[in-house]
Amino acid sequence: MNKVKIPETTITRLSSYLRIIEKIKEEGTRYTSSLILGERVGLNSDQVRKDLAYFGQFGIRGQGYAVDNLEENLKKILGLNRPWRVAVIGTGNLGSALMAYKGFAKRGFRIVAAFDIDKRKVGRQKGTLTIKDFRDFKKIAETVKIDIGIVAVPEESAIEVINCLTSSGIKAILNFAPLKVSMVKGTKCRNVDLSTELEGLTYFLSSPGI
Amino acid sequence: MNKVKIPETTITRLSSYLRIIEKIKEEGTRYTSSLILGERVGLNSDQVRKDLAYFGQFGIRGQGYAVDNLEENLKKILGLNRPWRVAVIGTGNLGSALMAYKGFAKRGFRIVAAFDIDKRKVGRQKGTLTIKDFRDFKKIAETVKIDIGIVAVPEESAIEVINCLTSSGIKAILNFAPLKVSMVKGTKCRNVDLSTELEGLTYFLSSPGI
DNA sequence: TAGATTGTTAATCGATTAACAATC
DNA sequence: TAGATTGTTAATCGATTAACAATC
Repeated sequence: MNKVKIPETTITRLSSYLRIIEKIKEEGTRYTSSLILGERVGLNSDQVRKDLAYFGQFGIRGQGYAVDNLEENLKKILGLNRPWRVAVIGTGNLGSALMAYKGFAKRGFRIVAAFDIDKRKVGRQKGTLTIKDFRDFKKIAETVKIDIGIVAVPEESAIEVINCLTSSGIKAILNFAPLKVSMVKGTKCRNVDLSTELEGLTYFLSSPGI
Repeated sequence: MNKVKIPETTITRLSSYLRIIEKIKEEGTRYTSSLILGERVGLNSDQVRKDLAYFGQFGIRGQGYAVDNLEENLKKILGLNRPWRVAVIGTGNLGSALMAYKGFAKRGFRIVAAFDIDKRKVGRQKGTLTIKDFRDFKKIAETVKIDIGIVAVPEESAIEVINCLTSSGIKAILNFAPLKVSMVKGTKCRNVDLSTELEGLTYFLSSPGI
């Protein structure tokens, strides 16, 4: 049905809209407009309306957008209306920073497992989790359900880790290792920007239809 | 003279070209072509030639590109032909991960100072550096020359830190805090993606002419 | 020379901006 | 009703791809 291709750029802007709409909600405002939204995101109102229109009609002519309603719809589009189970691979400084990052929990990403290849780290406690041996990843992933793998290992081990993840039936990979990853098989793989509150993450979590 | 506007997308691709040309050099190859380059970066050869042509004529018709020469030119364009002095602000897990990241040194980014706002951390040793109080940043920046500030603080303190940095005559800011920063004054400020080996960094280090 | 590959101009494609009828 | 703001179509802008003369 929806035969119009949605621009990649539109997808990446959706999470900005969500972030702002949540702020607007916190401020106690019930209705907003494409003009206000655009101002706060740094785009013009045409762009905002166009982007949203790709996914449906969320506004009321002459009135604007109901904050609650738009928030809900954006979350649904972005696949953030249900929790996701996340495994972090690599428990060095970067992995630790990501595990401590509050934005994940706030968005419904539950870190359910931590892995490392360094045998000296395996078995240690990391917050509430026990670090597991990455060599056992596939086996563990069969029992512990994991939707997303976050790669926070050095460049050297990144390819090996990513290959293992893609063959483990995981839904998405967030690669924070310093290398470019190309799309693999059916799995969408995207390099992620820590600094933009994980915009884009949501992209490859979204339904394959998008 | 160079009146043609260079696309933003071209700029971000330059560091990919450099990364690949360096690999090709390591492999011992002396000459390469837009076809090979494109293949390894994941673009077609037209794009590669077009991108490079914005900055000059680096190839020889019928022959291709001399690896050494192209490397040198790319480095010059990206501003990587001279060392940059970097200060890291925030010495938590993320800051530590960045300080340990070998890619910086490899590219000529020297971390010359580390700052924190947490008084309990100030004075402690971090590698070869003593953590300094961020409140003294401006004063310290007057004597210790700093080109680039890397922001690795939590969201709460990010704006304050960035404001301070922009008013300190720094050349560039790399923001790894989870928020979007808009351009400020003359300073170019860009959100940076850890996972792509700091593509883009080089962008706002490059001469203002670009 | 013939084959290869560049640099550059032209054609296509996609995304943004402008404009406006629909409608609250 | 009059003013406001949406959803959508048309116009513009910019970036990618195709094509090819120049030339090693």
